[in-house]
Amino acid sequence: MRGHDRHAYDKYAYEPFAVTVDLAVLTLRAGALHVLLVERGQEPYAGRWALPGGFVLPDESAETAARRELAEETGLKDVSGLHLEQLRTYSEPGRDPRMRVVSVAFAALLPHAPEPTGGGDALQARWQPYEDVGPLAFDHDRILADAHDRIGADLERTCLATAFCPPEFTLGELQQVYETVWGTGLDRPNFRRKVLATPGFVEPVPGGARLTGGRGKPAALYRAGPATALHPPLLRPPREGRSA
Amino acid sequence: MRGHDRHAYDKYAYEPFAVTVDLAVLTLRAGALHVLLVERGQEPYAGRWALPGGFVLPDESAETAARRELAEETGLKDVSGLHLEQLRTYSEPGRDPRMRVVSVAFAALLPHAPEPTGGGDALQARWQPYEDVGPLAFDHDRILADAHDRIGADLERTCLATAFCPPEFTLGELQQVYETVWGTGLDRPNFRRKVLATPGFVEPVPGGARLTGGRGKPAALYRAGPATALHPPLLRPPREGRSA
DNA sequence: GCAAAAGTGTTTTCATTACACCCATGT
DNA sequence: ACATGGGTGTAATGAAAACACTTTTGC
Repeated sequence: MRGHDRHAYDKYAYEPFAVTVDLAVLTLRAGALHVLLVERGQEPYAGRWALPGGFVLPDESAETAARRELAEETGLKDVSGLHLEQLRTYSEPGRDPRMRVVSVAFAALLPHAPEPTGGGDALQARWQPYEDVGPLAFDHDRILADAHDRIGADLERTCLATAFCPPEFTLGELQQVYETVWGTGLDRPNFRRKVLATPGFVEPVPGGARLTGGRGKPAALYRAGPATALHPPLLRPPREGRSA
Repeated sequence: MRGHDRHAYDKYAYEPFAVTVDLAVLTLRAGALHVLLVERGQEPYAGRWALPGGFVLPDESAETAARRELAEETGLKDVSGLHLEQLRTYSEPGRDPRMRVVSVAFAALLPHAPEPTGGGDALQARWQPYEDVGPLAFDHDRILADAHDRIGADLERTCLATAFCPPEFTLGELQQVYETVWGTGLDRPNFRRKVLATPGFVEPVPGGARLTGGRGKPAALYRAGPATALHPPLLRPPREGRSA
């Protein structure tokens, strides 16, 4: 067998690889970032919480498998419009103690958070505040951290933030997305100007105005616009100490 | 079999997946971006050019496999310091007409370009100017385009550019990296200031000065500094037409 | 001297910041 | 009335762009 050429390979010569997807499903609930977790029912890591995921079937791409799993775990009917982003692939030998598993990780962003169906094969499923996520099964802590990093970076230069919002939203809600994911406060007037100055980021809903939960002036409603990238980027305030 | 839980899975129940790595190996030669390609010797796509790559062995991570393949294809002795970046994973059924292949793609950046060894199993291997790359085998055109996009974006906010440079380099050489990958011209004075203003991006080599090829004033030499990220980013000039 | 490439300085332009302030609603 | 959140205005700061200019080398 020659290592380079895939067509000299005997596909049954080696122990097969299993290919799975793992999902970091993120949403905002009550102003805090939450993650969808499932409780494992079997060894290894029985009783531990883990990211939802499952096997890629023989006729599926990883993206298709991820979307299928997402629908199964959340119970959402239409999962086709949701933002799904491939993060990276985790392939260390020994990730799973019983066989060779290569996992393609995805991040999914949900606007509102339906309670997970819970049914299916996991013991239970639930939303957990990102801050409270304890040690997860396998290397899922790392996957989750990578997902958080990636989403935070994406907010700076893409229109991704609207994926956390319902179809119509206020600028205050959009700002909360940024503040929650980044863990920083932003100046409202400046945020507003920046967003409105980016063509195609949001577009106003003509008649719309929504009460923001009782108190305060009703806010104007916006929809996600056609743009996907932010130029120039919306940089998060430096935490102190520049570069690396 | 339940789709969710990987431990209910019979690893021999399905046709196995093969896991490979594909490498987009990029370098600068004579001021132009070049890609390492190999010519395929077997069907499918016999005689077509393709990205180098190969199977992930049972005890390897994808990263390890990529580094091994890189060493084999380039003939470099020490490949441990080179920048290798995981791009994404390509998993569409039908990528490879004969079996199910999931491929983890990497981009590799080389400072100088040794002629590829050519030996091994491919018919031949060579550096090809990025602009002249014709239709490649499999979905490698797309992988290569994704690699180029990613590297271009990385230059904006990481210190990656030094990975294209030898251990000691001039600011003119560093600027050429940006100009070549982005395909734009940059203002030298401004580029210089920006780089020097970013702490840890480059550090001067005390005694060094190199002739830039005969003509012109000898340039000061720099080394890559400890920083990995650029804050604030070094944005490429907008091509005309913003956002979208 | 001239071309070529490195390096310095300066002005203008633009984006971002940091505020102060007004508006509309519920209690 | 006043607390609460939405929305507007504006002056000050800082970074980036544009461009003129000096320096040092090979020919």
